[in-house]
Amino acid sequence: MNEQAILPVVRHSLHDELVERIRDMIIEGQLAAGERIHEGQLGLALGVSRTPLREALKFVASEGLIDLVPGRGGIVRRLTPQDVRNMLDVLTALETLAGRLACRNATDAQIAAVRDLHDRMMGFYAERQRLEYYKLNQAIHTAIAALSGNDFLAAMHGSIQSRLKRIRFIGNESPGHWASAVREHCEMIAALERRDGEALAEVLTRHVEETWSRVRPVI
Amino acid sequence: MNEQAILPVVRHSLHDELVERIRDMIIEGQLAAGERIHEGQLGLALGVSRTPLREALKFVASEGLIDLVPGRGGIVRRLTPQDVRNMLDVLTALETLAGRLACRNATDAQIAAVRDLHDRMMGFYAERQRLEYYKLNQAIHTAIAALSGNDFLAAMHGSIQSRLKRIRFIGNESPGHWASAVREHCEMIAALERRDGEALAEVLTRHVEETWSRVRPVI
DNA sequence: TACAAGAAGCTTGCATACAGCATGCAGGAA
DNA sequence: TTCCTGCATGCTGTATGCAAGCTTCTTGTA
Repeated sequence: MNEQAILPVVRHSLHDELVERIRDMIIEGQLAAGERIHEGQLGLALGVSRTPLREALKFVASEGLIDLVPGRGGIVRRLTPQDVRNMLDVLTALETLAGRLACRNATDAQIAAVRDLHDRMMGFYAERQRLEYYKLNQAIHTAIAALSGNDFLAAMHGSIQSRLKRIRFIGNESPGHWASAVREHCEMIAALERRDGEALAEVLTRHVEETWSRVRPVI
Repeated sequence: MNEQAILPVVRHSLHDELVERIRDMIIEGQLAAGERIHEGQLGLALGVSRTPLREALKFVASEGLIDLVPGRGGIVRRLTPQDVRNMLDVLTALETLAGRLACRNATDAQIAAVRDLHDRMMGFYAERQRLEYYKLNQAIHTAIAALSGNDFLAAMHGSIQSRLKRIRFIGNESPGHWASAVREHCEMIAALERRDGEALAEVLTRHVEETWSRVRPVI
């Protein structure tokens, strides 16, 4: 038997599928902030019974996207400006740590991979393709978190990112904001390639503040 | 009607109760690391049916104490030394941020309350009452996180604390370790009262490293 | 007309039932 | 004797049913 050719069967559990779908529905606004989640209705729409749906809701609730009120079920959490500011402060702490660790631990090949993401992102910036730019932007931040070599840090970072995704997406993208964000990204990749952890941490901090000034008006 | 006197009725939902119980069972070692969780059995022991129990398990799984394997249910996660080291790195980042914010934002009364916790803890240290000491120790760290004024930060801090609780509790408490931990706590409260954020951050970092050297041998 | 009380409907929370898959054991073949 | 195959058992995953509580509408009263 050729061992090499065997791949384990992909077990797509209904649970993961539902969690993913619910998250997306919140991020995309199909489930609006403050809205009550109707289990029967949502289950019907997704084609599952209430039991697995409820289990998925508990899971998402634990991540903080949903509040569970006893006797009244799930309610999509509404993020106040203070909430977002709080999350950004934590995000800064995590990203600067990740940046410092990445400069210390990442291999040259890993850094080159981030450079590649960066270059492709710059291409989309040149063409003003906002959605593609946005996706690569997220991917770069996720990649830096992963380069830290600290899985737990990367997971927490990912969790905050996904909670802020909706805010980020609807954020006010003026050309001025966009240009400075791009400038910061250039500094970032340069600092990473120099393995200058302090410089990377500094620009990551500035970058989050830039995000704050961009999303603040729309919350 | 005196609005101030009105407190919402405590709704002890079965869900919260179960989540709490499962967490405790893991922390106290009744559910051992690596052990498979038998839903029927556990449900019987707790006096509930599988449905609410499963929902609680999903919730706890999202916090990272349990792994869910499709078709095989829940397994209590086993923390490797690397996992603990990773979590401590993140904990350091969060605690130093909290410390800096606390020095800036806390009221004198709030700081006095922490001083009170500290003094009581020192009393238990003098009497070598380890369990009481331990509880107040935890409470002080939780209080500093809360003093940051950043709810989200405090919640994340609490989540990491609870995941590490088991490790901390079984950690090797030699008299030498204990003495240096106490010394650090004295520096902590002094820095907080001086509102010296940098000093507080520095001692908090040292304190986590002290924890690491203490728990490292027992993981 | 406004407000309160009650009733009906609907929704959540939990229990139970059933189907599919994992696991362990026994029997047989190499 | 050892390893493999097939079956039995038991557990997980999902659906469904039922009771308790929340909502809302209606009706009666001030």
